[in-house]
Amino acid sequence: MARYNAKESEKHWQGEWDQRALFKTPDHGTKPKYYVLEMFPYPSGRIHMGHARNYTMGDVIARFRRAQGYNVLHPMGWDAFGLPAENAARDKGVSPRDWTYENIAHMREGLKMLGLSIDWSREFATCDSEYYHQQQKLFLQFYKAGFVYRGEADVNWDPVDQTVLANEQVIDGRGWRSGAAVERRKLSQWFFKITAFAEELLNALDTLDKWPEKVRIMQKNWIGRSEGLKFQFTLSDGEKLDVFTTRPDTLFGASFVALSPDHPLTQELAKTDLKLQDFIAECRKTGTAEAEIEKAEKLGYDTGLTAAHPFDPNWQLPVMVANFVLMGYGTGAIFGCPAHDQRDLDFAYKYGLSVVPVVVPSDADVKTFAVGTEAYVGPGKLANSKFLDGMTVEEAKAEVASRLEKTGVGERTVNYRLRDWLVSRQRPWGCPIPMVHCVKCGVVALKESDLPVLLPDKIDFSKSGNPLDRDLAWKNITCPTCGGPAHRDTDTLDTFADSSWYFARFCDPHAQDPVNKAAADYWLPVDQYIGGIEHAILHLLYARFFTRAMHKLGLISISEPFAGMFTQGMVCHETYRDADGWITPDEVVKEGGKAYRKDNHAPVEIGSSEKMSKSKKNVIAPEAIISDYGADTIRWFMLSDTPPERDIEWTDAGAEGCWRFVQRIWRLVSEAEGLPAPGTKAAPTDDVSKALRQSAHKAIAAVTEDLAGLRFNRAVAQLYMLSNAITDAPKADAAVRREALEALVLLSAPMMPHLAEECWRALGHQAFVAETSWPTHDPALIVSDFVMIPIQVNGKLRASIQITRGTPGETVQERALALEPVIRALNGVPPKKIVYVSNRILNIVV
RNA sequence: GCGGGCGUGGUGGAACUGGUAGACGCGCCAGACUCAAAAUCUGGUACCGCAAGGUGUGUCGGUUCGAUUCCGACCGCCCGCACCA
Repeated sequence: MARYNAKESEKHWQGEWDQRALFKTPDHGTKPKYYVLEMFPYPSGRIHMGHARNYTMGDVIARFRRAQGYNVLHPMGWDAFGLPAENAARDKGVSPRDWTYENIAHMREGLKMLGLSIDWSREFATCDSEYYHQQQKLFLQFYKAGFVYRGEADVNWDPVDQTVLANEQVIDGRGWRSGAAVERRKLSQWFFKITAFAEELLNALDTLDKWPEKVRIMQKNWIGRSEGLKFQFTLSDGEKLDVFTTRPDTLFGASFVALSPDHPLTQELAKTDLKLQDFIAECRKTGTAEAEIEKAEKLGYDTGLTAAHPFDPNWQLPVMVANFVLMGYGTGAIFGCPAHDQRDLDFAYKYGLSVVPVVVPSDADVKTFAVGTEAYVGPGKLANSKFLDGMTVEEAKAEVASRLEKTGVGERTVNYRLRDWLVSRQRPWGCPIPMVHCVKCGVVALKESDLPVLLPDKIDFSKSGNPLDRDLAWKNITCPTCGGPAHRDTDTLDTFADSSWYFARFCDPHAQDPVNKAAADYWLPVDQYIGGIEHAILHLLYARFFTRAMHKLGLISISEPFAGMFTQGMVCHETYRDADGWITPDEVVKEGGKAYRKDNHAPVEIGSSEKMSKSKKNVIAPEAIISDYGADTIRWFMLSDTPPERDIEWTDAGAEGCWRFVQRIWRLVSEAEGLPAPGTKAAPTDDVSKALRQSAHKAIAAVTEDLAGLRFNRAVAQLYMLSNAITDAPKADAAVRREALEALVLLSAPMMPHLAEECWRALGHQAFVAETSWPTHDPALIVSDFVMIPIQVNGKLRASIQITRGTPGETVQERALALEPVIRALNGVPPKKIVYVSNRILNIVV
């Protein structure tokens, strides 16, 4: 029989599926719905192994659920706005639009080669004017609902490129492209009010029981809720100063008040204080890199002001400016309690401030307890604190809070680490913000009927700065309110906005409104979402926020977009280098565990396995593997061995092994002789047949369970076992062999769909596997009549015996005690105790 | 520093709610087929030992008839956050 020709076969079946539109999904029906979605790709140009892994996993789930009788939505689109297109446009003189759509065409072809069961009729790109038109509508609705506001923001400003830089684009304080020293500027920008949803975004995490615990914890930390007290100090100049604390209990241990260098009061004082100006400049020198912050010395500046202690007007605390107080958290001002906060302690020692312990551990003596170089942050009893003395930390917190609340000086508050989402980007390749700035009326929203605000056909990258800002024909318009001169907002939305609602758009990608509610109500939430862990915080949090905002606007009925979430690991490969630097895998030959250059056989150093990346040159193109071995091989590799959440290492040997298995299944099916017609059922006539049938049904049960639990590597192992069982039983009844082979084909179909179709046809079926139901197992068949019982003496394995299931313990015990190795191990000592776990194990204790 | 995760053969990894550790794959070894090679098939493969047997899931201890699994301490690696008051 001829070898399986993957290339021909895959092309053939992809054509057949396409022609019959097998994966086109109706928006209704009697079947239960299942929405499986992989994070849509950025159209960088080519698909890479990470895509292959991600989309293979999603496709397995889609095909599996479809076979199980679900109406499956499995769409694909393109996260198509973003910086790489601008860079390509600038460097190669092409239009970002053309560049992007060409890349999409390439990548679509690449994805189709993988044989994904996608409903391509729903495809869209976020740079389609149809999509960003709807996004602009959403923006206006958010604006009207108060979810969008304009505020001042500190930004990284590149004075040469005349643009705002993301934090990642600032390298050693300089712009990544221009190399110019980046300035901090205050700009008026658009914000999404995500903090208004902080509480519900946090609380709802507990309901996401099909999300990885890790992702939920990361989001929880990111939102960063802390309960505390906000209260006022009265300063020596009569002004009031708000501070936030989570430790009001330590108020009697206060020895100073500290302001952030960015605090308005600091700024105010600096106007007349040159030294303070110098100090602020000094603070700003400290970089934002982790290592620097770690090492940064605590710096302080005494403003000369003092603050009255809230419980004792005569007790004046010095007001300092301190470099470790952040403007972005709380109120940007704190009271310092050195004994119970490490930062405050370091600061106090440096500036000679008092250190008074006010919380004493219960096993320490109140009179002698002192704080050394480490602040005491544990539990204990209050001391040196007048009316708080003797209370626990919790009691004291409550007491201070209620006293300050009573006098109107303070209030219990909840603080979040989460900041509002700044969405303005000074970039031309994004969704234009549909707002207008009028000389007379100020900021004005466009009317919905004025939409879409289309990007100009030609974007001029020849000069620095934002091209939209220079395109006067585009920029200048009349005010929608007064008809006077006005100009468009020349900023575009952060591309994270584009990916925050695309899953809802797939439900009806050409709806006249952002979301077709009926379709969305049918399909949402996404039942299984799959993507990289790198999106654990931002993308998932933004999408959750959008969903809640859309829900509040009545656009959709759900408030959480993704019922199930799965984060897959990266694809890695060995790295190679010689004296000249990194070398690509196809320039290398490996012999006996060592690597050499192909061209001159010079030795090459084999480095660690790293995530495939252009910089390390350890990239293998999926297309190359598909053309050598076929899509089913690469798919099988992606699912084998390594659990899906972990990083997988691509190896040539592994790929060859997968390819051999493809051939092996084909051989098993195509060389099977004397099989009865499809549909023939017959009871097994001998033990070999019975055992094979049992193997098949065990595999059905196990693979079904493993796929449902996304344990692809275990499902793969089950299929190897089933194929081994078939190989080992060539003499089994023909009807049983057919049953086992059919199980093998159907169970492997989600993972190797082309091969499965070819085998299914070879087994005499006319229907497509893609429209054939998932097999079910007979529970009675997977229970064996016999079990092996390990016999232990003192917990050590000495023998094992086969028993009939359900044999009484006494019988098992009797037989065990008669065994030669058991007698030897007991050495004549009578057993003290015998533990028998029915049908499981027997342990004899001496 | 805080939060989370993980340590199992040469290797990727299995082991359900504590019950024969190493399933399955890769690699390797031997054999068959072949003039030869590839492909394929058969057998073997944790470690020590000829064997009987002993040892073994990062280290040390605990609970248990029995621990990769539960508890405590430590060591190592990885990820996230980070002067968050």
